[in-house]
Amino acid sequence: MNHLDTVRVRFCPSPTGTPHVGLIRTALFNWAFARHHGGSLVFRIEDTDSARDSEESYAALLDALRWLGLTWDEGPEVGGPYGPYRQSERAEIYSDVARRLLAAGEAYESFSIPEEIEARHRAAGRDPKLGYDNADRDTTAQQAARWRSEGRLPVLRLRMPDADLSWTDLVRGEITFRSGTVPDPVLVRGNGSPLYALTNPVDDALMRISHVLRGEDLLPSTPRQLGLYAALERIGVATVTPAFGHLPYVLGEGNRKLSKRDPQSNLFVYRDRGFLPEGLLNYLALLGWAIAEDRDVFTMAELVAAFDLSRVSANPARFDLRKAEAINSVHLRALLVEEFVTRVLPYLERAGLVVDQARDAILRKIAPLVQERCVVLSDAVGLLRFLLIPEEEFTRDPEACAKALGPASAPVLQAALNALERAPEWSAPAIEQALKSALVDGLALTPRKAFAPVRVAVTGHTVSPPLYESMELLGRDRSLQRLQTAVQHGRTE
RNA sequence: GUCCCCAUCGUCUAGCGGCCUAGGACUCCGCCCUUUCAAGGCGGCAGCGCGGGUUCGAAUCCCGUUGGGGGCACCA
Repeated sequence: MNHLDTVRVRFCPSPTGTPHVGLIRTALFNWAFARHHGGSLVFRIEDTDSARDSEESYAALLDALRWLGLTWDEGPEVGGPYGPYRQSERAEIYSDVARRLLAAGEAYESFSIPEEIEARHRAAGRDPKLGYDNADRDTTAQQAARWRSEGRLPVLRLRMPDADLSWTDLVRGEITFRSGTVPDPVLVRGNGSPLYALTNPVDDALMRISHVLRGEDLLPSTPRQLGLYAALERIGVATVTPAFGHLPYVLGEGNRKLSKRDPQSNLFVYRDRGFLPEGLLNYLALLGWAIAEDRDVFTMAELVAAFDLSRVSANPARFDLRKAEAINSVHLRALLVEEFVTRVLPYLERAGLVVDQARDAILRKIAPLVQERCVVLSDAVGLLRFLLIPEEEFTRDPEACAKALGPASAPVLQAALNALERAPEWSAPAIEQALKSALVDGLALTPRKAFAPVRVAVTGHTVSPPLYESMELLGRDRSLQRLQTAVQHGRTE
């Protein structure tokens, strides 16, 4: 597919803020592409902007990939032959390349300040927002010396070729930027620190990256990188130019690009709610890719086996929480019950529900019934609280009480109580038998009317796992006691 | 303003010239099942932006247009 038949891709975020879903989608596609082709995924940290970068963000990035199971072959914590993998530790490399670019005439020192550039555009009757005008390409040594003596520090700019810049984008096909529409970019700041325009392509070249798969937002920076690659090849830093593929945007509500500001974009809110890594990743894979005409639920192994750039769409995709939840719930229900319990435990603990040995046994019995009612793992908390909470902490949802425990409920609950007290044994079938004959037959109530007060009395909610099983596991004493207090509740309404 | 990208149901998409009176999924709405809620089953609403070409034939190719998005930093 490419002149480089060893696939080497990279994921190279800058550690600013919290990882967001668009970023993760990019990581996922790179990962899937690497795994599909038996290639390598390089994880590189682009921390050249000390004003915005932070160690917390760096840690969050690793945390995110680890949680999701997106493994990397080279990068932080695992090392590799082309390290270091944090740009903040590669300063000498960049300054060396910059020096060689300057010496070879591929780059030049530029003394213009933004106000001067703008003034020149105005004077010439051009749009002042046009960007740099390449005016310093021919600065003489004498002029430069004069600027320096005035204390001006030059930036280093790449001398862009005076030609159209084209490439065959892996997801969009032929793309061309007309000659003269891309100004000479700044490679190194006046203070000597390198910029993304330099570090990103230099590292891709040095790390032998074969395919650059990144967000569409970086598409406009491709022509200048092509220009830089050509220069790097001429001075012997790069041997080949990688293939580029620009992945569609992930949009939020409305038509806006999902930004880090948007709470919906924060990856960790999905983890906190109890999205499964494979569920979220499955959904994210659907943002710009399709596995087949009539299928949208799949495992990571199936994703890897099927992943193909030719099926990546160029359309921007909107993040749809409902669909993400739907996909996740399918994965959740597909879990082995033991696996479900293992994964749900941390969420119960975080909610303050203590799962001791006795409760663990109860949890395992009710788990299948809870599992099929969960969209995300944290849903289990609300479904299980009535069962796992110490009796003295049991409370009922006021809304549920208002709905089902009014004065009319007292006789129903009393009848249920009487029947259950006489039940021959405490099992789901026996409870069902007792309640049905007492309420449905005895009081001539519809099941709907009959069981609503009992459910709220026992579970505290109008929604719960199936009633008979819930009561069986709650136990005879606690069930009867709750019915008792509910009768009183009804009488005092 | 300028450069570049994008364009199929509300949303994500399938479609790469005839298999399309456009398929799937989510959402929504019915019905069935049912002790609640889910799950499951069945059914329904809903789409090729517009105009020109090319072709025997266009959602598919070309041009234009309109609309949307992004870049135009000594951020990444």
